[in-house]
Amino acid sequence: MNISIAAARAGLTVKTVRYYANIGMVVPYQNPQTGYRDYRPEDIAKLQFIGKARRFNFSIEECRELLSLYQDKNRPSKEVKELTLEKIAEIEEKLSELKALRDQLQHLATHCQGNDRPDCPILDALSDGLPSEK
Amino acid sequence: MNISIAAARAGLTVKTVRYYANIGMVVPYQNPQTGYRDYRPEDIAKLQFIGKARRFNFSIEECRELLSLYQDKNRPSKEVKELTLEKIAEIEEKLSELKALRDQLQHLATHCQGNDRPDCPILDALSDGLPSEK
DNA sequence: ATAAACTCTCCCCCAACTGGAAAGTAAAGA
DNA sequence: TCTTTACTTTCCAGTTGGGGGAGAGTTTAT
Repeated sequence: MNISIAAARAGLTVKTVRYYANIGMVVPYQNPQTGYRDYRPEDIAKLQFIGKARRFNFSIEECRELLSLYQDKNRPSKEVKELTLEKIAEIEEKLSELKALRDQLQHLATHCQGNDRPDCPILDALSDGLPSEK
Repeated sequence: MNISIAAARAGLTVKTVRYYANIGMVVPYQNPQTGYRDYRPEDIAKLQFIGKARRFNFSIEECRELLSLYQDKNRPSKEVKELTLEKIAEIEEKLSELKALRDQLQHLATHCQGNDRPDCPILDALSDGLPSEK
């Protein structure tokens, strides 16, 4: 299968699929005459796998790890679960950071008139001493 | 003030402060003899302002915008509030994406034994057909 | 036969820095 | 004063995960 077909099957762009070949993640057979890559069903499966893992916020390196676990039919599920739990913890962390950020901004926005007058508590807050110094 | 003092005052790294000078965000006086940058109090104030805005997830370009509003003593607070509300909406969006992600991963992790056996619902989910095809 | 559609490699670009090399400058100690 | 250390400068490269586009070759359709 040509690269555009493979990309479409995996829900990725051609550029992305070529990139994955370059970094050694999914390296298909490449015709030495034409240079054209030829994706076989198992390559497509890997691409789909990676596409989904990426959508789950796994990094390229983590995808590589998951992929090797996926291909090792004797792997213990423990390792996969650990990776997943770490990823969840990471996301939780990001969530609470973003929530705090939103609340602070919300607080500022609530106290800003948002009219044509120049006084603005948002800019005041940004130009005041650092939050920890308040 | 030398760059390292300025950076420390603003809670930024020297590299970052130099970067901000290079992109024209905070350009201090630069001694033509030695090439050394000299940061004055108002430069420091700008650096602090930007540092805080960056911590509030504003991009460099948004910081530039906020900074020019900050320096314009006659600006209407409306513009600042609008920028802030946009940023809040952006953060909300990111929040719900991350929550959905976490819930899906949590669901997978819950159903994975996480033991020494090779069967793993997480990998199964990743290797199954795309979600939309289910 | 020729045009359209595809593919290849190669290089630069994005944000927002970070790291390091090589060279110049300043400050402190002996 | 000399030397060592600590700073500073510019410049180049790398990071993540690709995107855009040039120029050249290939395949397919007409």
